[in-house]
Amino acid sequence: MASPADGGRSVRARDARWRGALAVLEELRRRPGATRADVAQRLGLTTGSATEITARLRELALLAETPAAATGRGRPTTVLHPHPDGPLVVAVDIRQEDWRCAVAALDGRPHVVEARAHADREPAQVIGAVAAAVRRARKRHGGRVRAVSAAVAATVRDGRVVQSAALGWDAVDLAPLAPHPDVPLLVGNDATLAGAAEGRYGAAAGAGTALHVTIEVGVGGTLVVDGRPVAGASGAGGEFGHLPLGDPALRCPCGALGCWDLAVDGRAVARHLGEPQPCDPRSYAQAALERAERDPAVRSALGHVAGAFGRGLAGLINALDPGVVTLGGFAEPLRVAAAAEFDAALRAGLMRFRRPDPPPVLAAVLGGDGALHGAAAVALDHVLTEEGLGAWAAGRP
Amino acid sequence: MASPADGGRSVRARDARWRGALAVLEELRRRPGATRADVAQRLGLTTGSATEITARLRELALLAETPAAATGRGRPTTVLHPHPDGPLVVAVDIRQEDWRCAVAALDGRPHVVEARAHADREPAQVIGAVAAAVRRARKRHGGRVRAVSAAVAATVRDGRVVQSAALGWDAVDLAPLAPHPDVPLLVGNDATLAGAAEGRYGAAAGAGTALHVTIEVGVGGTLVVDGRPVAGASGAGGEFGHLPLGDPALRCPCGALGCWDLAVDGRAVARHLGEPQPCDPRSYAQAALERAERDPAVRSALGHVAGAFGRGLAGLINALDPGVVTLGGFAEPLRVAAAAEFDAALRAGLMRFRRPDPPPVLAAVLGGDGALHGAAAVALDHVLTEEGLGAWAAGRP
DNA sequence: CCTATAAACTCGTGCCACGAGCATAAACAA
DNA sequence: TTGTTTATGCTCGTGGCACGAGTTTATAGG
Repeated sequence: MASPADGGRSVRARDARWRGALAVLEELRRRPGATRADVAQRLGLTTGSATEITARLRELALLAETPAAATGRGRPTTVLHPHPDGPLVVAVDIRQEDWRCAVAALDGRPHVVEARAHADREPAQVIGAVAAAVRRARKRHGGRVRAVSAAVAATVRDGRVVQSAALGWDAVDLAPLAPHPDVPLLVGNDATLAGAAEGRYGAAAGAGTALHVTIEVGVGGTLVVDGRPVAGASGAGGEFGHLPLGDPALRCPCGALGCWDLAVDGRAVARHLGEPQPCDPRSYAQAALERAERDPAVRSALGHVAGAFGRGLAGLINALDPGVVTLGGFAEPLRVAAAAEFDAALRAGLMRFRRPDPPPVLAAVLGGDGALHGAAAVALDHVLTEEGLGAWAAGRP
Repeated sequence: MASPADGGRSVRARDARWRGALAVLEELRRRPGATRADVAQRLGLTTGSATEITARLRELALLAETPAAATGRGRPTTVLHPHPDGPLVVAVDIRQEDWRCAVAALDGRPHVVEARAHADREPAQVIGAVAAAVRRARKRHGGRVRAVSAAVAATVRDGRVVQSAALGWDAVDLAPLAPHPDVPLLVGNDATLAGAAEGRYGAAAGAGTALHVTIEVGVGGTLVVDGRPVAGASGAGGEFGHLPLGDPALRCPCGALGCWDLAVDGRAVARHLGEPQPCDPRSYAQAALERAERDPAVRSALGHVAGAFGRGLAGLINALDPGVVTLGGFAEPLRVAAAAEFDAALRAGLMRFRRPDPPPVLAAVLGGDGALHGAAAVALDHVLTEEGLGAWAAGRP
């Protein structure tokens, strides 16, 4: 039966304990630099409750307050900050060319502490270097590090890399990134996490349902619902590039036929130009943008590719019904470079009823930092729960 | 500022009030017929809390208890039921041939109270007949009816039908279905709601992320995350049939080119057989299943169609990463009738790393009742919130 | 009939947020 | 300067909710 004294405390029992506190901390993430009065108003807290909650959070080293610049009459309020001794998360981003390691406090803004180009792209090498950086971060901050979150330019499943065209990896276990068995490790695809960041802080901030699509080597992205990426059962969601929207005769390195991937990145541009397949589709695509300014053949190839991208994107809009679409990586310059072809294909691919007011298609604004922001956000989602805060409080004197 | 006395009570303030109660009512939905002791154990409530919560819920006519069959020694417990005077939701399902109107209590199981074939498929006619049935249900139950939820065989957006191949409708406003301005009306696509029901009560019950795909006239379905359909910004999500996975030369009635819809339903079978496009693809497809037993040409056509379906489904699995896939409508008999072609195409379309353990593809188990169950579930999601229960409690003496 | 057992009931406690009143710190006006 | 206005923080009594320990109740088995 429900034995309340059996050590395992009731789940519901502790709920109330963190309700107000969590709401305040969420607000701190949403609007860093907000004042106490502001937060209280937004959450509908009385000044009494605000006093009590902030006092409790200060006591637990979760929150600090500094005098706010006076805005007018009345007693000056304070600005809420993450506590200087409060919990942290480590976010790392492993990209094609380099890796970065950042630390974020409860406001969720990652601060890069180390960044290095890959000396060698061997998995063991890279993982070893990043793991060392994570360990250094943890050494510096000790028990303040509550989670490690990794964004990887790879298809990720249940915390492992299963393949990566960008890095040339096959199956790679990322578990060594965890600096300690007690520190949870979260792993996600970089495009998925960048989408999460766009949906939370970036161009799609505030949208209930946003779709992020990016082209690097192939297509990635994610649907973001209420700030959380829809990552699927094993975390491998968002692999839109492996919908068979491309030429059914082409085999993708993933093993399937006709993947959209092959129709929209640098490989597609090369194919249209009759050039050999580039070993680095990203820089090839980048170069094609410049060549197009002088070479009409390249311009035409980009037009074809933009059309294939617009057509597929329209299908995704039909299927997923986002309120906003954000484009990252090569996707944004591509649609600018071949705007006519992209727009025509997008419009033609939309179901008729959507055409009068299609979702806005915006450029992602976080650029290369998106994945890092997303990784930090996902890690904080993990920390800012009843269990997470309970563990933090329990570990303090 | 946050004025606590301005009538509008703080949002957070009321939170605690319903926490335990909501947990119990959710459990009632999840496991109707569970005993009080069972529920308390599962939620980690002490017997004292259980006593208090059930008493409060009984007081509010939300819950009734009846003696449970004794299972062994000890004081007998009670079975929890929806209260006989408790809140209700009305769920309606408007299908191609007929409509049904059902009433569901807090356990979420709809009981059909009226069902009728369409006398005439004119929108005004159909909506009028269904609205009258809803009004009758509300007349019978008065203020107990807290929400009306409609499943429609149509593309739905922001509570309106925007098009329906099955019903032959264009834009149709469903607002007349609401029996009273105070009773909220929720509208959803039938395939989306059937998917929600499969994810909650059916073949995918318990799966965190499930994908439901159904073929009727075209392809519909939804991704279900934690029992809730991912319906998009305007509720029009799940239109997987309008991904351009089909023949790019074919124009879909939706206005786009190459829709998957045209490659997998009865229209595709007819095209492969060189027969004229059927006016009712559903019954045509049904008939084709029978013809295939004798006619190898039909069998071959079904094989082609099953291949197109398997290929597209593999793409959806790649993109959305469901833990389980459920098939409804024509999809399940199709994959049985052409299992070899379907399996081969599905397997070939999956990314290589998924092939060792692909998500199970199961037959939907709720059949024709799925949409009704889903509609009831969505309506209850609306009622079983702090606001919903608060409004119920406020409306009682 | 007595005992064991499981579950419901009772009641004192603690926690959290509310809400009203008081205190405080600035800006402004005389 | 000095009082007034205004916005805010602080104090403290109150109420709701769940906990937890102890008590009661209803059944099965000996």
